[in-house]
Amino acid sequence: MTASAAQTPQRKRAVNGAARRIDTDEIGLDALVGHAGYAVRRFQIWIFQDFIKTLGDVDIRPTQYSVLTVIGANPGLSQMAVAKRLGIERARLVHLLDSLEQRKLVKRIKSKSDRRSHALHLTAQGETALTKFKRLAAEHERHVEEKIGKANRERLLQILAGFT
Amino acid sequence: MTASAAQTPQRKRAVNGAARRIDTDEIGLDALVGHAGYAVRRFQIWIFQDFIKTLGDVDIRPTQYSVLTVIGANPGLSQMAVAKRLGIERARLVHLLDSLEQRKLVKRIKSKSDRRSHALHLTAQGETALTKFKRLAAEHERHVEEKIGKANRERLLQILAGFT
DNA sequence: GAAAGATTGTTGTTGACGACAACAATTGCC
DNA sequence: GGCAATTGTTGTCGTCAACAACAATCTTTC
Repeated sequence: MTASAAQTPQRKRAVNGAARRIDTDEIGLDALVGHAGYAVRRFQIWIFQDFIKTLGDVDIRPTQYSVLTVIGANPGLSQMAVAKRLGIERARLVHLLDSLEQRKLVKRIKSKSDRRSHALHLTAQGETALTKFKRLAAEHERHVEEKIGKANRERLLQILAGFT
Repeated sequence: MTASAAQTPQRKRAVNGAARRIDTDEIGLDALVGHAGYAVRRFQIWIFQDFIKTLGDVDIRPTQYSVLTVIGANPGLSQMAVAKRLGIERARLVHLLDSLEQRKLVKRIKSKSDRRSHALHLTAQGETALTKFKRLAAEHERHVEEKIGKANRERLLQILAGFT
């Protein structure tokens, strides 16, 4: 008796190379169903896809949105501060800001108090754009509500509040 | 008045390049706190990091674990079936299986009923290894419990059950 | 005040991953 | 028999996390 047979009732026997035709929904996930990480991962992929699609016209991805939002709410932050707050590598933020600055949504202003760092600001154009992005993001959020239910979404936010 | 100022009380004024020294926890996330996607993303990153660390000794990553688990519970599946069930690109599964087959955990057996496809099986070594992986994964799951609470983890699994 | 150490932004590399496109071999359909 | 669909494979592209190294600039220490 193999170890896995002991804890996993194998529903199919195919010791030869049979490869029965099988519906997707009759494939068991076994231990996976008890793992939060698996469900969370699948959900996160769904969310990002919907976000990207909903904000497709304005070509803004989740990470870009988070950067713009934080800068908008805290003008003058350094790149280091933004990176730390959002859990982004500062190396990665460089490229993100390059892109956003090219699109005239953000500007890096040389800090006078610390000449190593940049103070980050939205441009005027960036501020009006962000308002639109927020509107679209709210629409995306409604899609999430429709998907898992209003109450469940609230509970989810509450459960995961510690990770923000 | 700018549009964003209307809905976002800006706590700091730094129109010059000041770049005040600021604690991470006094940086506001603004609209981000209301977005499920942000919390879910941060949580998912935390989970994966813990999973990778907890299964670091055996060098198994979440995706590899999911593939092994599904094959273990459904021996004889084709690559297409596994890919579809787990939401993995079949192109990506090729590399995953190459790696797992090199490590003698999985074997591809040519199907006789459909000579295009492979029937996937765990090796004997793969089965005993998977038992160990499951033990470690369960340990990881306990870390999740400690992080968000036993009841919250249960509720989370329930809320996201539709995505598995 | 000079030397040593830390921080900030930048560049580059690596590897995991999702998405797509193209292809040969094979199967299923009409 | 011929044509469309499927399966595994190879390849490319872009996103992302994780590091490492570097120059410029603070900060600390002696």
